[in-house]
Amino acid sequence: MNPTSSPRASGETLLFLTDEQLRQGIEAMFFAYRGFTADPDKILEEHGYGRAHHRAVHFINGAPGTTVNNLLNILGVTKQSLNRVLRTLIEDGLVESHVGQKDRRERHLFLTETGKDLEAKLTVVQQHRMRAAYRQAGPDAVSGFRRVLEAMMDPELLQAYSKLRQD
Amino acid sequence: MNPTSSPRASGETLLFLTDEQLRQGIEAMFFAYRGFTADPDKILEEHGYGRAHHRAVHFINGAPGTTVNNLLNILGVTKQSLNRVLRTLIEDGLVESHVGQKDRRERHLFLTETGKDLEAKLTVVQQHRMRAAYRQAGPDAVSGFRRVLEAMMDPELLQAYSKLRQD
DNA sequence: TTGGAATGTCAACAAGGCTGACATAAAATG
DNA sequence: CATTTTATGTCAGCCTTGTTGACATTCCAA
Repeated sequence: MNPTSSPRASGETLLFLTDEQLRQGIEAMFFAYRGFTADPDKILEEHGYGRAHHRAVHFINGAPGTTVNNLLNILGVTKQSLNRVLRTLIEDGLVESHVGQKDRRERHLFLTETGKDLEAKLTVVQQHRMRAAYRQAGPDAVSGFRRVLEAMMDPELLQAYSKLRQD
Repeated sequence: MNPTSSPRASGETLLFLTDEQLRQGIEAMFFAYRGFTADPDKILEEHGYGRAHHRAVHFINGAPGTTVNNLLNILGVTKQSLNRVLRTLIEDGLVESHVGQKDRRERHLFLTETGKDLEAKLTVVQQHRMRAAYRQAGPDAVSGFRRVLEAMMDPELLQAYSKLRQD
């Protein structure tokens, strides 16, 4: 049942994967993603926010001053959908929107101190779970995990992801 | 930047993971999950269905005759939410619901041939992407990927997942 | 300078979560 | 055996967050 316990041993170029093993991988992704979002969701609920707010706050934190257009490209939603979320975050004083100086059509987004506080709380619990998972899976598992995830991304998403990493 | 290029080499019991490395793992999960669902979503859209329909069809396929109650425990949604999805699938002739013979309160769920056809189409594209990702990441990566995912699940979800695997 | 493209906002709608109310059937209790 | 309690599933209505359409503002290029 181990994906590498195949006719060809680990380290070979070819993998022998049954449909059943792939099906298990699919279900593992589903269940793991649920666990991955469970802890932040609890905190968000206390504040009356949803996962959409988390995503916005997360990426604004990682790229302060980014524009609405940049953000919606990364998040993969429409600007109208993002706008509703941003409006509530701005009203609640977690995000500030500044008119661009070079191009006054653009709005540059920043987290306020309150916004940074929430972002930190959300990140802490998610990092905690990921650290625990890494520790439980062992050091050898971590790089494999990351390599598979990156290979599973759409090319344009991988590009966005890599860009975020190098900044 | 490699998560295992830490003061302690691979194979040790302790991991040295910076907050930044964990943050990258979080974003990798986000982008990878998007890629993971992208292909089925296209097919579903052609049929006027959403991800909720995919989940239902997937798990009914894996456990034919399962009850509504079983299904909503696995999916982690309310019965009311699941019911709406099931109703459309039944109306469209993809799922059949049979009153239980032992306990007539229960409804046992089965895929029709049409339902099996759609499930197969969805699974094929998702298996295709996962196979490609495994191949690209290499054989050593696969078991690590799976171990981290399983460690990231909530315990009760891990139990549900393991139960599905052994059946 | 003027027409088109880019950016962001407002309005209205759809999918899929949620709670509440309820019908039916089984089980427990008197 | 009758009646209350519990379990399962369905119907109705609400909220979040996705969608498209219409539009104001600003920039840029013809």
